[in-house]
Order: sequence, then structure tokens, then C-alpha cells
Amino acid sequence: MTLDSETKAVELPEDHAEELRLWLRLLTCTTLIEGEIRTRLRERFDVTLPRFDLMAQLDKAPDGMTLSDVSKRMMVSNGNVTGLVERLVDSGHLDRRTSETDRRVQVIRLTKLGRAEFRKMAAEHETWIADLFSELTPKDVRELMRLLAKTKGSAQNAVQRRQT
Amino acid sequence: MTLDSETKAVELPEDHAEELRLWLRLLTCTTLIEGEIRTRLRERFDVTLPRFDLMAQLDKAPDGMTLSDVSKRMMVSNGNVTGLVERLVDSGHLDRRTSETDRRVQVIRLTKLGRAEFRKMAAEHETWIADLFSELTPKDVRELMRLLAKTKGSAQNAVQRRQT
DNA sequence: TCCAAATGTTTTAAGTCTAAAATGTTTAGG
DNA sequence: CCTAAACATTTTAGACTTAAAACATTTGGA
Repeated sequence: MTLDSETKAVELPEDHAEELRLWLRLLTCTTLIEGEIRTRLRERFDVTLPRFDLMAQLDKAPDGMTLSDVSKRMMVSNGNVTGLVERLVDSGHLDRRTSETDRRVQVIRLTKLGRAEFRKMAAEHETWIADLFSELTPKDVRELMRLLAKTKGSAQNAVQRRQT
Repeated sequence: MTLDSETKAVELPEDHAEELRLWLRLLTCTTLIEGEIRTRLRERFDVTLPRFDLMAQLDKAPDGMTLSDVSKRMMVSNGNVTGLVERLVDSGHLDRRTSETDRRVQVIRLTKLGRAEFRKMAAEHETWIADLFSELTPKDVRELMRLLAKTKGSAQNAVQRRQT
């Protein structure tokens, strides 16, 4: 038995430099891609990324979503969604109404205009993503999907542990 | 030769659903981890993530950095850095001075207090990262590093192409 | 030398974001 | 039925963020 394995129990400072480097690289990739998508959305459609993201959620839910649903899906705070929705209602892209069965709940959905504009943006958006990832082989994509799924699970469990 | 390969030249709408799913998963992982780090920094040290990130950059540069350097490294706008630095100077964590050779340039560095506080936070931060990635094997980490490096390169080239 | 272009930073206006407190509504247990 | 807890949303205060314009300084030719 090595000294190392004996001393682990007393929580010697371990080296996690590799994980730290991995995190920074993950963050760099996301920031880089997010910034590029943001720029293209603004230049091509004069729309912000958060608005596009919110419309993307609603496009997948023809019957609408509650603000809480949206907030959980987008992983942003409730208050954030309130303001975002307000601006999109003002611009005619969203419809907001109080649930008939529970007056606490606001149900939002895309208007006809909102859906039409989103579909146009989404089509181009998909080509941008393809462009950004174009140097990855199908195998790279599959392997990244697998490893990121594992990463997501690991992170979710860590969050869970803290919240306990 | 298939119909598909013949028609590619006329830019039929291709399917990039896999890349889109990959992007969303990448974004989810980053958002999840970033949110957890943000929460822990606030609860444990009452500091925001952007401030921590800025101090992390400066910790690696004992001789200080210019605001432009910081802005490029953090991949945020110049104006963003101005405000961030201002608050950290006010709280005594940063020292800012005008370059003696070029009066346009502001050089910032950590104060003794700033460095001491950052080192304490960084030590815990590293254990949080290790915790968040703890279900990944060393091989997973290596493989992710490789694939994310490739992704970064691919994205950088796409940005380059648009800017041309 | 002069001055236009380049460079570094700050300012501005608007939007995004968070955590926490406040408000309104529903639900469940006594 | 009552009411405390739970739930959904909004409000608040402050920080962060961006793009674009403005400002200050330096640099590289003509």
C-alpha cells in the first residue's frame, strides 16, 4: 500500500487540475458558440438570444406553457421570464392568458406572427450550428453526446448532494 | 450515385438535428455547472462569478494585465470589464494604474487582499469542480478534452469565415 | 510635421439576470 | 369551514452584459 492511498482518508489536497482544465474548455466552447449565435441573430434578424430561446421552447409546445415550465426548461429565474415574456407580448410574438382552472398560473404561447418568425429564424439557426460544428465527424458528435450526457448526470447528482 | 449526393450541390435543406441536439446538450451542461458554481460562490464567499473569473485571470498574471487583455481572455465586451474592475477596485481587491509607456492603457492587478481572498476561494472552487465531474473517469476526461478542443477549433474557424 | 487611421478605454442605452421579498391563489389538515 | 403551508408569479434592487458611440492617445505614412 502506498503512502498516498493511506493518506487519502485525511483529505490531503488532491490534484484536480485536469477537471479544472476540462471545465474551462467546456466554458470556452459554449461562450464562443453562444457569442457567434448571438451576433448572427442580431445581424440577421435583430433579435436577442434569450428571446430566440424562449420562442424555441414555445414552438415545441403548441398548447402553451406556464411561466414556471419555461423557467425550469430554460434554467433561468422566474423573474427573468416575467420580463422576457412581457417584451415579447408587447412585440406581438406571444400571447399570455391566465389559466381558467388556476388563477395563479399564466399560460403563454406563440402567436401566429411569433411562430412564423421563429420558424424562419430556426431554419437558419440550424445551418449556423451545422457550420459551427462542421469539423466534427458523425462519430465525434455521437461520442460528445455520450460524454456530455454523462457529465450532465454527474453534475446533477452533485447539485442534488448539496441541496440535501 | 444516389439522388442525395447529386442534389447536395443545389443546397437542399439538410438535416442537422444531431448537431443541434449536441449544441443544446453542451449548453445545458455549461448552464448547470455555471449555476452551481455561482450559487456556491455566493453562499460560501458572497462573491459573484464574474468577479471570481476576473480575479482568476489576474492571479495568473503577477505583473498585471491591460483591460483589453482581460476582455479578450474572458471573452466579454470592453465596457463590461470597465464596470467589473471599478467595483473590484472599490472593494480593495484590485489595483488600477495607467501605463507609463502608453497613457491609453490601464494596467490592473490583484492587491495583496485580492490575491489572498482569491487563493482561498480557488482552493475550494477546485474541489467543487472535482465534485461536479466526479462520475467521469480519467479516460472520459481525456476524451472530452480532445473532442472539445476539436469543437473549439471548428467553431473558431466558423467565426473566422463569417468575419471574412 | 501633420493628420488620418488605429488602438484602448469609457460612456450610454437597453436588455438580461439573479436572489429575495412581496403578492395573490390554491390546497390540505384539523 | 379555517388557516397554515405550498405554489405561481411579480416586484425590487443590484449586478452583469452587449453594441455602439464617444473620447483619448498613439502610430504610420504622406
